[in-house]
Amino acid sequence: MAGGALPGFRDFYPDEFAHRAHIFRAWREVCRRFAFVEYDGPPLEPLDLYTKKSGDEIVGQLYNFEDKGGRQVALRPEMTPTFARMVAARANALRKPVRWFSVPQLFRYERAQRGRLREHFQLNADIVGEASEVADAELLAVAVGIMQELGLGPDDVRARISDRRLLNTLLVAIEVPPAAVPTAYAVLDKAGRQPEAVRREKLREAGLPGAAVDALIGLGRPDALDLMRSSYGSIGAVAEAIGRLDAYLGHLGSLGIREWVDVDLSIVRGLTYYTGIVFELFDAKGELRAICGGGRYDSLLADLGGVDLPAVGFGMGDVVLGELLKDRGLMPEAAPAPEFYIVAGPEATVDRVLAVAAALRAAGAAVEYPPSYEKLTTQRTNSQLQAAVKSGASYGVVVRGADVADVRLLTMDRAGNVELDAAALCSGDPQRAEKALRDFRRQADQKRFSHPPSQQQP
RNA sequence: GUGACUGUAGCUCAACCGGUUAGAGCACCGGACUGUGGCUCCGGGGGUUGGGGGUUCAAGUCCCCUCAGUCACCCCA
Repeated sequence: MAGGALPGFRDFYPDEFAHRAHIFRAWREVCRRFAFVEYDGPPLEPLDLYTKKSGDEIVGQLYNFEDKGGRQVALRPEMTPTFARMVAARANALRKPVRWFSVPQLFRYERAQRGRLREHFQLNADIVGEASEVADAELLAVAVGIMQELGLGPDDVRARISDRRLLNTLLVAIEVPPAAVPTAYAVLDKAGRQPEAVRREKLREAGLPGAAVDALIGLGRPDALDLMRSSYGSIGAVAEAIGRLDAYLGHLGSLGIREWVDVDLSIVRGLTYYTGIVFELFDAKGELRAICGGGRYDSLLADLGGVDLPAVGFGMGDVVLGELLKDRGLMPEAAPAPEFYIVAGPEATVDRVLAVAAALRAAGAAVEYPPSYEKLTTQRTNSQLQAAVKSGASYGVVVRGADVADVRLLTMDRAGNVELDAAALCSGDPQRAEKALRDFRRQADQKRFSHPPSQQQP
């Protein structure tokens, strides 16, 4: 359609913004619980921040241009380089380990598909300065905690984990020729998505001996860890790596999330960058792209920012997560509605309606009324109440005659009427007014609990 | 970047073999129901049929191009 947002970009209408806010709230809430603190950086960065490490070929996937000062710049496609720069600049002064998170909007110039747009929001959470696998476990607990916070369980989402160091030692043990290692990883990454025969053929082409091909195919199987334990567990380096993975799994158990986790040695997560335990979160049905991916990158800060600190981190985008929540009916159905909708009764004046709104708002309530002189003075109470219903408000307030405090409360879900001390609310005394509102809400909650509404709210 | 499929109102969909002024439901706005409720009834705004070109007496319908979307590949920080 012409005139809409650019391809791969989104307009957030209020209902959709509510979805986004729902996800952001869960991200921030869980990060707070894990004592991560929020940071941010510029959405626009020098182009070479991204080309320096990855080379010029990634420019094709960047939103980049020359600014009016002749600088080559790019919209940030990822947060890690910015994060690395910020940590490096104050590395000596920061209390370690650093536990930071951010919710940047990221951009990539690529063809859009389901779950993959040109713009998205991505939670980035990182721990810097701690090499222990306890930190790896802590980080995965954040990602899983977010799933729980959003109402998802281990039947909805699976965490798959692997370890780059274990894989490296296994490839040596399997006797994969060094030149064929990239191919081996690429094939491993495709386990489950590509027929076994095709994968075998690719490995043979790369020059792997028959036994190595068999062993590598075995790595993609669900019970690969036990398989490798019995085949290569006697080799020192392998034993050490498996021991580390076992310790990690133990920590995950202590953190209460072991049931979410499957060991899956086919998780590769790119060919460079990661140096230790890696993980991905997927929907259990396998219908969507990865929800989240991360792992240990102990040498990246040295390469990028010049400080030698171990680090673990993950990224979790809002797009795939949002798809999953919608599929499971776990998204809020609509934008937030007001708590009160004020209606003018027959004898009410516009002044009184406004005064009641002001009093309720001063006490902290969200209040709507038709801001129309015409409607407040001539439209029937009946029609105004229809509008109140459509607003989604919890309560209708009918302002009546003589006194500003002469109001009648209506529960829009018909759970039963609740009295509001309107005199106190309109007394002008903030403490009395807030107490009146608190008492009202408490009564309303009780009423709703003991008399469930007969009909659902719209 | 490559390939396949799909584009009609905000949404879900109609419209015979190419044939009058492209319709309906939902949603939205207004009104009636003689001033306290989601019902019902009446009315209204909304479309260059994604865009452009072609064939034809006549195109939403057939052909070409283009744009957009969906899916797969590639890639995945």
